[in-house]
Amino acid sequence: MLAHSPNGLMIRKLESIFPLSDEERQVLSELPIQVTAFRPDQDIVRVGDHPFQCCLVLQGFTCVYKLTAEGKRQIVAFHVPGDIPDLQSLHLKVMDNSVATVSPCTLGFIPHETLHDICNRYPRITAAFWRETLVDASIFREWMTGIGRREAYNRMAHLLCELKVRLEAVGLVEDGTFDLPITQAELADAVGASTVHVNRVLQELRADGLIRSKGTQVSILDWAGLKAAGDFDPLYLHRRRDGNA
Amino acid sequence: MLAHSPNGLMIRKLESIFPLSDEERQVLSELPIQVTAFRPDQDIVRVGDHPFQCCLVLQGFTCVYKLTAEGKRQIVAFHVPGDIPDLQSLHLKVMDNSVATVSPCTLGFIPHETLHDICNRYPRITAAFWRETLVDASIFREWMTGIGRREAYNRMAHLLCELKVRLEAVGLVEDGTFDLPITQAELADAVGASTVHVNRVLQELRADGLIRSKGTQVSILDWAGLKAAGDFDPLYLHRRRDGNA
DNA sequence: CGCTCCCTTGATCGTTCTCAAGGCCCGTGG
DNA sequence: CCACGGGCCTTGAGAACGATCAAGGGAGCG
Repeated sequence: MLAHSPNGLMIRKLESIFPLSDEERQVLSELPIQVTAFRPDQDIVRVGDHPFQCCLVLQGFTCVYKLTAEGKRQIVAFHVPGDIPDLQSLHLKVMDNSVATVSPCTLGFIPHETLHDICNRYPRITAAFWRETLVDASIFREWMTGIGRREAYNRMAHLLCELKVRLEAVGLVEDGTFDLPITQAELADAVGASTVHVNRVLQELRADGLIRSKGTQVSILDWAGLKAAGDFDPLYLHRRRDGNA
Repeated sequence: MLAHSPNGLMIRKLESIFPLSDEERQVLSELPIQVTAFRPDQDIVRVGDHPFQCCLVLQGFTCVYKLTAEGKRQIVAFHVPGDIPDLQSLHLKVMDNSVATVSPCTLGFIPHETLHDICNRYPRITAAFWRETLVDASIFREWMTGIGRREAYNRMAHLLCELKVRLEAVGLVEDGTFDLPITQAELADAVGASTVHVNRVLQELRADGLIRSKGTQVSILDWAGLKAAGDFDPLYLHRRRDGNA
């Protein structure tokens, strides 16, 4: 399996939540993917757009965000290599959110037509993509309960737990350490807090011995403690290895 | 079209977001649906369950909720007649949230097996159900940005706008008036606020001449004003009539 | 070497929570 | 018919989490 090719990455990610047959892997590995590099903070698609293709993250982090009338931003999701941030656009023709790069990114683009075609011929691939959008929705639910009912300290811990688990699925964590090229302002937009408060919360997490950070590298020092602080149960990520079918 | 039959209601709701052919309508109208009555505040499925069927709301309101370790509840969605609150369970075998009745309800149940069978034979019905789950996800995104970035007053206005539009799609609004059998405590769990604060916010909305309420009946007195207060743009509901494909 | 972006810190303000209690409506039972 | 009880709504007051405002410091880059 070409884990370093765009297709191999996508397959690896899909397989972390859905079992694929050899034939299905083969079909997916032959999908034409057009690769493009992006700088940080570039919009990929915007609210109101009618995309004709989906975007696969190959390197870097992207985010899905919405703006309020007052101009405040809420990041509703981060996406890491292997993810498809706008997979929904396959069936929702108008974007109700924007997608942007957070760090420098390499992105792959796949035309809707190609995806529709492959879905028509391989119902189980339809199911795999559908399932991927359902896991995204599950993450939305989890974030929402965090923002609505947990304090900022716990939300931040939760976010770090989630990113660690998701990055692990694509081999981007070593010894509890991973690269997190996300500014505190962006973390703030994600957890629904102010930049200042996020800064203080991160200091607390460090002071409590849960994490350490050096530049954009984050190390989890106390996984059990961080999970407890974040009230984190990976069930909602619906990974196959957690006993989810 | 039997708009009063369980199947007719489901079809009407689906058609508000997805165009169906005569044949597809026919197939859906023949789905066997087992109808059961529920009292208020009854769990229909719980976190950790492995459901073998999906639940269609026929009468009343249901909610999807999650609990934090501290026992706080976040309602992440309300569902009204025509909706399928646990459609996700078709592809996510373990429930990551619970579903409960809010008011007295009539619910219809459809085995997963039946749904999978129909999806295999009618790819466009697959697409319709997939799309329904995508619209649910879009609503999660919108709620999340509200909870994260809007104040309680605006969130409450937004929620009322959304319910009005969704109830309209199934013919449950007359002259801007609809039945809202949801307690203030439940509204609080949905907008991520305390019961006390929701009470005050509702008083403000009434004082501002935006709504009126009598018992469980809510009347929208100033639709434009309520939309403005809620920063409400129905785009995210992806109804066909809003120019969404 | 200076600019810009990001992180950090201090102080004040405010939305919202929590605690506590009183009132209303309505169904139940005597 | 009326007393009782239990939800649910309402109100008040104090506390807290977190926002906002303001400013300084560090690191990378041209």
